[in-house]
Order: sequence, then C-alpha cells, then structure tokens
Amino acid sequence: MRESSRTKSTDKAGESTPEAAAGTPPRRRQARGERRIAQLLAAAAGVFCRTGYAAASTNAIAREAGVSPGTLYQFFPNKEAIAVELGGQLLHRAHEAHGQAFLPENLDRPLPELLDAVLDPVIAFNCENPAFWALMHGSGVPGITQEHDELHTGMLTRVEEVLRACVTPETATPAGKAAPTTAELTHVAHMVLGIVKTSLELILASEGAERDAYVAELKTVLLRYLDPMITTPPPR
Amino acid sequence: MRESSRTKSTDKAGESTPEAAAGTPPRRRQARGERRIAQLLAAAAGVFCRTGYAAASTNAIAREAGVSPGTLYQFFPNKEAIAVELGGQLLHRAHEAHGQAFLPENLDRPLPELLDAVLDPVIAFNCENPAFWALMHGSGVPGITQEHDELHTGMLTRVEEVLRACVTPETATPAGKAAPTTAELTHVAHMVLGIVKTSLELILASEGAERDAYVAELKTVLLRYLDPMITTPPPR
Amino acid sequence: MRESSRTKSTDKAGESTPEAAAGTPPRRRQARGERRIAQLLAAAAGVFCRTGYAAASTNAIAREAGVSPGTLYQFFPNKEAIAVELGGQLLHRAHEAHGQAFLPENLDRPLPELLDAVLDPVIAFNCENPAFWALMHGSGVPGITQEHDELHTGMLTRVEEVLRACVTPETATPAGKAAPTTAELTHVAHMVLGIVKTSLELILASEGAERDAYVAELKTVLLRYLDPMITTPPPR
Amino acid sequence: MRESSRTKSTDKAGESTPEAAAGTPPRRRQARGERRIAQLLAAAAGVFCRTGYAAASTNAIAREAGVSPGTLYQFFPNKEAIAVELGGQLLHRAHEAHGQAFLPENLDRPLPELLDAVLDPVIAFNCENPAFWALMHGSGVPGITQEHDELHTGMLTRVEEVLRACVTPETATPAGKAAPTTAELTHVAHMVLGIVKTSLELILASEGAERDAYVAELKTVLLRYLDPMITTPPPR
DNA sequence: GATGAATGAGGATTCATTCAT
DNA sequence: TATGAATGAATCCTCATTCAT
Repeated sequence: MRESSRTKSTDKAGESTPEAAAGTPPRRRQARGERRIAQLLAAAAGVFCRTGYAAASTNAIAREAGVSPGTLYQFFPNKEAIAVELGGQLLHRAHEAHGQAFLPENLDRPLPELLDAVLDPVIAFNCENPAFWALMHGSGVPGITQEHDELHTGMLTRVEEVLRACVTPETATPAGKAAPTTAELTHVAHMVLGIVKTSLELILASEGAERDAYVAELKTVLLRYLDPMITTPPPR
Repeated sequence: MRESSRTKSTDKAGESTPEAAAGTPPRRRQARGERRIAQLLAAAAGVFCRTGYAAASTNAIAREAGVSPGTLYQFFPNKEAIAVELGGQLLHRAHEAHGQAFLPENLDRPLPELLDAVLDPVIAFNCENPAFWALMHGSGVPGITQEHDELHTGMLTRVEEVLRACVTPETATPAGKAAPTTAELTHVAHMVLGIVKTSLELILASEGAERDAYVAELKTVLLRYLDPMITTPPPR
Repeated sequence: MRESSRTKSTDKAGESTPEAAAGTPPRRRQARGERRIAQLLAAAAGVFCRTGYAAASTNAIAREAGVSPGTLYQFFPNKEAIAVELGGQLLHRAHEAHGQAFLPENLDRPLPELLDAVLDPVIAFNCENPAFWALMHGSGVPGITQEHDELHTGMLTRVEEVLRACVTPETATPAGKAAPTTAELTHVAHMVLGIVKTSLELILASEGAERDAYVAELKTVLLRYLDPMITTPPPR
Repeated sequence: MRESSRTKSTDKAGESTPEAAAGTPPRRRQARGERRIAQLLAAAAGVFCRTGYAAASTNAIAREAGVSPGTLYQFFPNKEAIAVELGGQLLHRAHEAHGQAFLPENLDRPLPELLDAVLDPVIAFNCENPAFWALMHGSGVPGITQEHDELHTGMLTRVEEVLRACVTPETATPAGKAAPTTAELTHVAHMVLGIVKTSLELILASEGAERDAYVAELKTVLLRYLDPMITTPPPR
C-alpha cells in the first residue's frame, strides 16, 4: 500500500522526453522540488531540534516550511522518511567532519594537540548541526538508529585505533605500565566517546565563554584520563 | 494548554482525621488510596521504563496497574503529575540511598575512597531503579524537567560542596595551585555529573564483569580528573 | 502497535471485584457498552448499505450512531473489525436462516415445494438484512471474504447434496437421462447459486408486487432449469 | 459537490480547423490528443480492472499512462469523466460486437441458435474486455451508473424486443399460452440479463473446458427458461 | 472510590484537483 | 501542451481527559 521511496529522479537526460522537439530542456522542475526538499529538511531539523522526533508533527514541519501537508508528502512518504533523509545527510556531513579529525599525521603529535585536532571538528560540527543531536538520540527510528550505530561504531573503532597506536606495548613498560588488553581498550574507547557525548550536551546547551569553558574542561578530562596510558611520542 | 500542578500532597499528618480513635475504618480509606497510588506509580515506572515517557499512555499505565483510566485520574490530575510524583519518589529514594554518600566524614578520606563512598550507592541505586533513568532523561515535559532539574541541581550542589570542601583556598596553594572560582567549580561539577551519567548508561547496558569494568573505569576517569585539583587531606 | 480484539469481557463473575464488599453487582456497565456496540453495528449496517464498505467512513458510522469517533474505537480497533463483527453476526443469522431451508424432509417433496422451502427463508433473510448483501459483495475485507466464502461453499455443498439426492443414478434413466458427473453437479450448483444471487439483487431492488413477481420468476427459472434433471419422487 | 459533465465531445468534424490545408501540423495536434486520450483510457482500464473504480486513483492512472496528473486533467475534468468516457467507448465496442447478435434474421431461428447467436458475441466481448465488467458493476458513481444504465437499458430493450418478437400474441395461444404483459416481459428480460451477468462472472473466473461448461450451462438455463414462452417459429 | 464509556481535538496520510512554469 | 509541484479537505485512528453510574 505504501509507495515509499524518495522522488529525486535526477534524470536530467534531457533528450529522452517523449514528443520533445530538440533543444527543449525539460528540467528546472526538479530545481523547485529540490529546493522544497531542502526547505522541508531544514524545517524538520528545526522542529526535531525543538521538540524531538516523536513529538514533531508532520503538519508542524510543513507549516514551518511554509507549505501544505500534502506538499510534504509529495517528497517524503512518511514522517520517518524525513528523519532518515535528514539523518543521512547529517551523518554524511558528520563523516566528512570526522574524517579530517582522524588524520594519520595527528597520531604523532603530543596528546593535547591530538585532542585539539580530533575534538575541535567534532565539536564544531555538532554546534553547527544541532539537529544531529536531536535526531540521533532517542529518535527510535530503526533506519536512523542503525546508521547512527554504524557511525558510532566507526568512531569507536577509530578511537580504539588511535589508542592502540599511542599505547604501543613495547614502549609501555618503562614505568611499569602493563599494556592494556583489547577488551580494556574497548572500554576506554566507550568511556571516551561517552565523555565526549556528555560534554557535547553541556557545550550545546551553553554559549560564549561558558561554552569555551566546557570545551576546555572536556579536553582536560580526556587529557588527564588518557595521559597515563599513553606513551608520549619522543621529540623528533 | 499544559496543566502542570503538583499532586497528592501525601501529607498524612494523621491528626487531621476527625473520627480517629484507634484502628478505625477512615484510616482504611487513606490506606487504600496510598496503596492505589503506589500501584499506579509502580505501573507507571514499568511503562515509562519500557516505552519512555512520551510514548507511555495513561491508559496503558492504568491497564498495567489493573485499574480503569478513571481511577488513575482520581489520584493524578494528568499524565505529567504521575511522572512528577514518580520522579519525586525516586528522587526521595535516591536521596536516601545517596544520603550516606555525602556524609561529612567522607570528605576527609582520600579521593579514591571518597569516590567509592559516593559512587557506589549512586550506581547501586540506578541499577535497582531503572525507571529513574527513563524518567529523568528525555521526558521533555516541563513538570518533569523541573523536578529533574531540582534533583540535578541538588546533586550538583552536593558535588560542588564536596569539591569546595576538598579544594579549600587556604590549603590550595602549596603546590602553586590557584583556587578555582565558583563558576569553575560549577563547570567541574557539571562535568562530573555528566561523566557519571554517561558511565551509568554503559554500566546499565552491561552486566557482570563488563559492568564492573565500567564502574572501575568511571572511577579512574574521575580520579584522574579531580585529583589534580584536590588538596589531599593530611593523614590524621 | 495495534491493540485489536473486541472488548466484550462478559466476565460477570461478580464477586471477583477487588475490594468489593459483598452484594455489590458491578455489572450494568457492560450493558451500556453492549448497547453501544449494537447501536454502532446497526449504524454501520446502514452506512455500509448506503455507500458500500469502502466508501463508508468511520466518522460517518459514529455520526449515524450518534456518538463520537472515539467511542467507536473504544469498541472496535478499526473499520475492518466493524465489518468483520457485523459480517459475523449476519453470517450467523444467515446460517440459522439457511439451516431450516435444507431440512431433510424437504428432499422428498416435489421440486416446486422444495424450491419454496429452500428459497423462501433465503429471500426473507436477505430482505430483512440488506446489509448482508452490501458487506458480502465487494467489501474486500479478508476476514469477511473468507467467512463469506465459507458460507458460500457451505451453500454450494448443500445445493450439491440436494441435487445429488434428487438425481439418483438408478432412477435417472427411464427417459434416457444420463446421470451427471460430480463436476457437472458442481457447475449446476454454481449456476443455481448465481441465479439466486442475481435474482436477489432484483428482488432487493424492488418492492411490493414487483418483488413478488421477481420471486416467482426466480422460482420459474430454477424449476425449468432443474426439473429436467430431477427424478420426480413417486407419490407416496 | 459532484461535477459529472460529459467530456471531450470528440467532435472532430475536421472542417473547423482554420489553417487546414493538407497534412498540416494542426492535425498533428489533435492526433496527439487522441493518442493521449487513448493512452489514458487504456491505463484507466487497466487500473480499474485491477483495483476497481473507487480504489483507483487518478495519479495511479496517470502514472500507468506514463504522464503527469496535470496532463490527465487536460483531457478529463475529473475522475468520473474518465470512467464515463471509458464506459462509453466500451459500450460502443459492445454495441459493435453485439450488433450482429440482434440481427433481425436471427429472430426467425430456433431458440438454441438464437441463443448462440446472441450470447456468443456477448461472451466473447466480455472475455476480451474485462474492464467493461469492472467498470459497470459496483462503480457507484452517478455518472457511470447513468451511462451503465443506458447500456443496460439498451440491452434490456433489445432483449425485450427479441422476446416480444418471439412471443407474438397471435401465435401465442395454440397451446393455450397466455400472452405475457409488458411488465412481465420486462421482468423476464431483467432475469435474462441477470442470469447472463451472473454466468459471465463464472465464465470470466474460469478458463478452458470449465469455461466452456459454464457457457453451455448458461445456454441450458436460458433455453429451458425461455422455451416455454416462445412460439417456435414454423419451418419456412 | 471505582468503573468503563464518552469525548474531541489532533496527528499521519491520501488524493482529487489546480497552478505556475 | 506537458509537467510536477501545490493544495487542503477528508480519512482513519489515538489518547489525554471527563462523566454518568
């Protein structure tokens, strides 16, 4: 009964139009639709942000976008699809943002710099996309949850990689440190992400100097937490 | 549109019953009411736990409690009031459970012991009252939020007090540490609570040895975070 | 997500009421509900009759019953359930009505009388329950369709039985008639039912003398159709 | 609320085109329009067949036709008009197909032959145009109903004519038969059409040998029904 | 107090129909 | 003409809340 599936035909083949003469470009229609979709997604982001996914009504989203409910349903088969699409876009941007955070060259830098390099893009992204937060936590939408879990797992993996790289077994023991097991590393990675997450909440909820203070505090926490288990890279 | 309003003042001062002599029926009435309320709150706890506050319907709560919706409304003016009351009770139990955590004598003990003393009851309480978690986070309801904020503020205050006690200005500077400002203390307290909260999520989501590992990890994080700003109490 | 399932608890245990004193009969509530259900089914019958199942709106049914849409949904989980319940009741009555039509003693009577005996109750039932018609044909509801198919198959079987009884092979050939095969009998039964069905439409659409005329015409058709293949029972 | 209204008078008188000289473009236009209409009607036939009239959406028809909804409304003022036009065309084809059935010379042939002559084209037509069936029965739309009634009345009239021709009063009484009144004739015609209709359902639902069996059965029914009231034409 | 029926506004979704391009 | 976006009323259904008994 569902029709589902986004429109977004994007087939700008041009010449394939039936009974079209020659140089008649029958696009431009898509453009309006594309704009509407962006508009609707922006509206959805706002509403999700303010009320959360569950409490957000499609009518409210349509109203926020300045269109009728029917128009919304011309582009999205249901409320969930809006969240999925928006989530997908945000996730994509998140991946991009995080991509530059985990550059290999960062691994050689001392922990404070590494934290800056990794955290700053993540924080910036979340500050610029507050809807990301609203959608990812407690949307209850399978599609979103799954994709978010993938993102989360990805970050977990990357954090673990960084940790593993910084806690090389051979250099681990001068001061009698025991190299952590894989399970321990995973726990640490979970804790790190959790700390980042909870700090992000504080950061997003504040602004200006206070926000900066929380950013600094987050870095302090992680620095103090991780420093003892890290083999400071020798000065090159 | 929202009604809010506290409910059921629960002030069973006892003396107010006019025809009270010994074990008379009138007492029965109130006792039955108390029982109903407890029944309803227990049901609400279960439903909130399973579905979250927003998705929980009053009818579902009434059904879970084995009573009719009308009966529910005999004791609570609206859905919000249930959450508020439940939150209040959980808060109360939380205070009871945590009460011993913040005993003044703990303040004199070294940080690791203090952390044990404070965190263990908190963790135990949360493990035993999962509804507490469900209610406090993501209810989005003004009434709840307020109640939760009170709890949160209370804990914040206590944490701040502990911190302030451990970081007394006069003893602060031997190693050249600058005494933190009130604002800084508040930030730290927020961070500490956030870390506890996020760790609690990991703890509640795991069990057995893994749960223990996360508990240990939480303590490690806080220890390393707070240790540098604490004036180690001199051995008595 | 659906709750489904009729209410109709009907548990008039009486004494089982919690905290009930003694002779307090806590029924009577059911009575109102039962009445409402009947009311709603009657309203549904009317609306289905006028507009057909698909075009009938639940709001229209509720309005016809003089209640709010919510009330309707207190008793029926969805539109389909109304049709199923109504269909079930009508089917039940239909079975009752048809039950007396196919009494064994009718088989010995001459064809005209047998036709009277069988058709009159069927016709009467359909005239008194026009909703039956509306629901059974083209409702598209699986539950209904299935039950109706069962009814139809039942009637088919009974007609076949009657035919088989009246066309006994041993007496079949005095005039050179060949005994029909089972497949042929089935075809005949289908035709007979089809003729009844189509005539019923004409009968239901007319009234008074015209209706009687169509009834007579139906019997004429069947008489002439079936007579040649029937072994007239010898006068007792 | 209903719009009704016939559509697309299709009066391509030809002369009305101003700039018509020979094979000029203007003609093209109309030709294209004709093609579009045919396309749309074919699509509508398919959709009506699959889902029935009520459940068929104009968007679905447009999609099936490979055009946009706007285009559809360029040729038909509303959904009803599509059904009416399609019904009209089918009716037209039906008339063409049936035309030979009611040829005057058939009236002189003995009933079995007459039945063959009349029924075979009707059956063939319905087997080849299943949409006809879907449209005519259960559309519930005034416009359709009217159109269908016209068709039905037309067939009724023809059947009545045939009957009247075969049951001429003057030749009616040799065996003591009373000439039927007009009202009686109408009833008989209705019954005949009903029998054909119901048999057609069985025929359309089966295939191969079974279908043939039902065709034969239909003819048997009608033969036995009508034979007694027909004055067998004397051999010329 | 307790019950279960009653309410009605509100939410998601559909679809015939219109409009700008 | 053709397109696809836009509309909005109408549909089914839910649920917090109230009411009669």
